[in-house]
Amino acid sequence: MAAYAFITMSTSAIDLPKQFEHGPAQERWTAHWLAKNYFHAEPDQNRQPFTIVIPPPNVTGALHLGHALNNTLQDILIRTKRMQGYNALWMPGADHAGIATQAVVEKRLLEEEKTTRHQLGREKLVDRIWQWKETYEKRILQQLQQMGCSCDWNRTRFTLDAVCARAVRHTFFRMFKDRLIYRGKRLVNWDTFLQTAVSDDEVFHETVKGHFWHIRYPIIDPQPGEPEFVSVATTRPETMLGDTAVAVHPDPAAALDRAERELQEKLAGAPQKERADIQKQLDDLAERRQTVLPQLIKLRDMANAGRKVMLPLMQRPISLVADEWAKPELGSGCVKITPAHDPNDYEVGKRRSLPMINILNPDGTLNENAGAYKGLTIKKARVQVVTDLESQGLLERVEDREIEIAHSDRSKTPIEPYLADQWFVKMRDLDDAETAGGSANASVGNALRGVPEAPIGVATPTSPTERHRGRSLQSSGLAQMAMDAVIDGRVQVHPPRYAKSYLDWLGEKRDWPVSRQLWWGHRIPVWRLSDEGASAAESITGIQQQVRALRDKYPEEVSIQSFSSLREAGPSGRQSIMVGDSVCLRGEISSAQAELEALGFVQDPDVLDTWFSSALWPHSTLGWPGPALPSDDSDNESPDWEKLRYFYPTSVLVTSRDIITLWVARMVLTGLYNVGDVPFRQVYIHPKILDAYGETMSKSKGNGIDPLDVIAKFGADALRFGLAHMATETQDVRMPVEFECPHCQKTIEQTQKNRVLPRIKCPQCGQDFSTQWASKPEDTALPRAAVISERFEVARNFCNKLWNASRFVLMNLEGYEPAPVDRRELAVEDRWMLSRLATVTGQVTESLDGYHFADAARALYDFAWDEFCSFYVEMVKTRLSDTESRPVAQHVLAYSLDTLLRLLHPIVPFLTEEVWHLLAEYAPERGLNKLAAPAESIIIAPWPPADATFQNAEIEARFAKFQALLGGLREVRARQNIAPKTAIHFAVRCDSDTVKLLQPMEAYFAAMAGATATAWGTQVQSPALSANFTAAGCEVFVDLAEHIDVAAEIARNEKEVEKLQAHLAAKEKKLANESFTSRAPADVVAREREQLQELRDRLASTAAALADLRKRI
RNA sequence: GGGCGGUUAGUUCAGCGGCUAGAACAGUGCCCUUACAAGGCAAAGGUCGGGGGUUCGAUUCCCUCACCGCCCACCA
Repeated sequence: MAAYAFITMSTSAIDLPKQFEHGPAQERWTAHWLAKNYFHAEPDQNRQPFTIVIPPPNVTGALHLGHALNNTLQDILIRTKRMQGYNALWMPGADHAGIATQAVVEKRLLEEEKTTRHQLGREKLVDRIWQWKETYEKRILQQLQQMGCSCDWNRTRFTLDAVCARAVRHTFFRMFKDRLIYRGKRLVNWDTFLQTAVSDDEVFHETVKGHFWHIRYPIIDPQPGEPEFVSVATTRPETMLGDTAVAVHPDPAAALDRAERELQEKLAGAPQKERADIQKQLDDLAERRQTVLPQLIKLRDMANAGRKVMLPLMQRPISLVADEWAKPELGSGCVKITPAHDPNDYEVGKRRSLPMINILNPDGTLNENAGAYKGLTIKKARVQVVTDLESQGLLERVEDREIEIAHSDRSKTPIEPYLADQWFVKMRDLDDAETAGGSANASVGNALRGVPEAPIGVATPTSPTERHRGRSLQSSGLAQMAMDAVIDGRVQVHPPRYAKSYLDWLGEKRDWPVSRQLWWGHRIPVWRLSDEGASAAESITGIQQQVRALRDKYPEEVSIQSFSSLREAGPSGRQSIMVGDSVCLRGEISSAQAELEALGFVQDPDVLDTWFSSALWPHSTLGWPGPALPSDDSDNESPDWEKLRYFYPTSVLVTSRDIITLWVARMVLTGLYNVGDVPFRQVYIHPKILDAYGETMSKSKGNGIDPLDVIAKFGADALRFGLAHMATETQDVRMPVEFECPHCQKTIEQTQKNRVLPRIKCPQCGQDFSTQWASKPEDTALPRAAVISERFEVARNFCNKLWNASRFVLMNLEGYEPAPVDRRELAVEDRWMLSRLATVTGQVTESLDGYHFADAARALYDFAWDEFCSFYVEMVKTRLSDTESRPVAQHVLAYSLDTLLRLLHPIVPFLTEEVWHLLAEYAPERGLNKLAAPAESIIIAPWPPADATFQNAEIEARFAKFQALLGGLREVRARQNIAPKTAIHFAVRCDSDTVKLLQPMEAYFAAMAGATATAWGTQVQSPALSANFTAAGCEVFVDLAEHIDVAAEIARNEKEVEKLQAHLAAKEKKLANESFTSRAPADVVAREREQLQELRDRLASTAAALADLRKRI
């Protein structure tokens, strides 16, 4: 294979570089893997599938470190399962990310070309966004590849591509037909500067000093004893122009009682410092009963009698209504109702059938509904309204108050709540009047709807429950259906605590607003009669008949909903009833569409919420809704159903917690609704990466890390290992961020101050470099600093350690002759290594199965570094230079490295693949009992089994003792400052069992600590001048006749005695405690006793040594 | 306002009822011991955020306070 002919048999392993060159390795193996098509998966009835769909990254920009974590973990799972023999499929793709992407492109447009989308027009803007998408999608896919992600690239999807579009249209159509989609009003965050709606998360709040205005509305024709005014309060007086009612509570006395009860309860459980405050509120409440309540009761009666008040300035009579929204315990107890500009008021308006008057133009000026104030901006209108009210004596008082004002993150201008028509997906039960006549026999929730029978051997998703599910949707709605899947365990969440946020959120069963006032996205497939169409028509009913005829002609393609109950208000404030048919079309190319448009219907200009298409991702990417309709496409041999049936439900979803509600819940919901089964069996929520200050990383803060910078400096393997190493079960992980000076490569800690600067002077070399903020030519001309984190250094060093250990093995495989190994030939360190290898294999396998990535990474790190490198490789060195014992050493060494590489491969793919191929050249056949040629790539090498027959507790115990003694000897050497080359001699006083265990290891003491044993056993005496220590039940005397620093030994022994005494005292106290000895478990007490004895022995021997040393001074 | 997490060595994290609370990095001392100085060996560094409780025993479980963070809701 030419791809790895970079080293030939004639080249010696000694020529391999001393440091792992990650760059070339990454390039080489990425190309190789792609050429070999290892990542491609096709349905295969003989193998179990393991499927992951990628959380599609937004095409708004390049991937950041959070994505790197997310995708690394997915790749670790996929690679592990692939090695374990599963037919592993990882579906890649990207998300169009509606608002976010349109916003970036629009911003660019404005900055670079001073053009707005209105000037450009819909089609051209969408073209521009597609161009952007092409660039960034490509970049994202490259980034994933550079990280080593083993996605099935042939199946790459984009949420706006034709496959996904069909799934969206089919879903929307079904929901529309099932009356799960309806049209309603909703307040949107209107950015008057950009003239667009922005999402909630693009809104930031700023606390500013504002006012609370109390305004009087005159009562019309007040009767004797009735109040002349009703007083209301607002922070936004100009909205009064759109008021259509004033509300008072329908039972103010009861409401006050309830408020009082609540306060009493709160008082009972409140901490001392809050009590005074609550008591004050209670006092206020009592006073209110005297002063406000009688008024409110009167007003309530007036409201019930249909009395009205006069809206000042507009001179418009508006209703006095009784509604629970008005809280008698607050303000005057009455509240103005502006249904078109406040969400709560909108609800009241709906309940009380109030007119809704929109007083705003899209540009934020007042429209004709504002009468004399038309044309003014909100700001000016506010001033004018207040002035006018004051001059009419209707301004009761003005309070200062801090108010929070919503601002658009994009234009930094204040947001206006703006009432707009929106489409919603219904989350609650379907049993209400609106849907009763809908599609009673809609086949909602059938398992794999319309999918042909599955071939034998493939599990049909959940047939026993399908009828039940059909009913459960009918009776309890989409949200409940998705909740049930988690409650009954069809979907399992790891860590389990996150199931709570999922259930809490769905439990609210809020309807899902799915329309967005944007141009980038799936256009809503609904057509309505245009104004032109309506005025050109001879009669509306005539058109309605024609539309119904169209539906009868294409019953599968056309669905109609009538909204005769929709009320909209004209400029006068009078209600008018508008009859509007909304027609939903299923197919993207349909003759029904042409016929409908000929009738004067136009498509809804809005697009669907991004999450609508993301919600379908697991099944849409796997081919749902199946082969295209014959009329659409001639390709009836499409294997789509097979794919869906085989790979769906997917195995696990790996994502971060902030989209559990927005995305995870909705995928479950649509999966159940469309396919009849959950989209994934497991959900793994990984931690979020924060910077050193505990803040979320983001480009807008300047603390974001580009994985490519990390890859360039440390390598993809180090990136991956570092990320896996920190994927613990905690909610967040912190990562200090640094600039790397492009001149001197020194790192500069990133602070909240310097991270926003366009240029920084390197404190090391004094030269300037630029950052992501550079925009001026003099800044951009400077070299840019990479933004990285030192936390990847550990991982990079680990990779290098692995590389060098591999080099060592390769260098010592000269003359390797494949042969099976007789267990009797194994040296003690071989048996130890094989035992440890089996144990670690079990640990790593188990950790990965339970999504404990950090545990797996740590186990491998410790094992590879401390046991394989520091002990096994060191110990095997002697045998390698001995012709007789060399072959077995080589066999076990090759076998061990082989196993270690496989265990590491999912986390560290490039390095392991590189070594795998090198190893294949030196040891083309390996194994202990049975020899076999290694797999042609480690990607498809079988996952190692945890072979319990190699596990050997006796050997592991022997090693523990050996390591303890070795450590003690090294410590003496360090303390006494004895040069490594100078040999030392030691004697060990211990029992005969220990002698048997340790005496055979004499050669290793010599090799690894330059220490020669002179005597073993119970009778061993201390040499005249010695350093001593106790370890593993042995007393060790190091003969220091030639070179002793007596003072150092005395100091050390004194300290040791002190420590032992303190420890001993604590232990004695514990054992003297009768309740401990009688109540604690017997084994715990026994262990304590043993330890006590051991401590006494150690103290005795240390004290003796100390006394001995003192005599020498 | 509701919910969920966190607070352990200078830093980043493990440990989650009982061995003298561990690791890595940084800092310290010694060593270029031919796989690796991105290395080796070793020492030092911690009243486990504060206070209460449960228990023979608490870093670990419960309550509470403080601080930090995240999510959701609301703010006439």
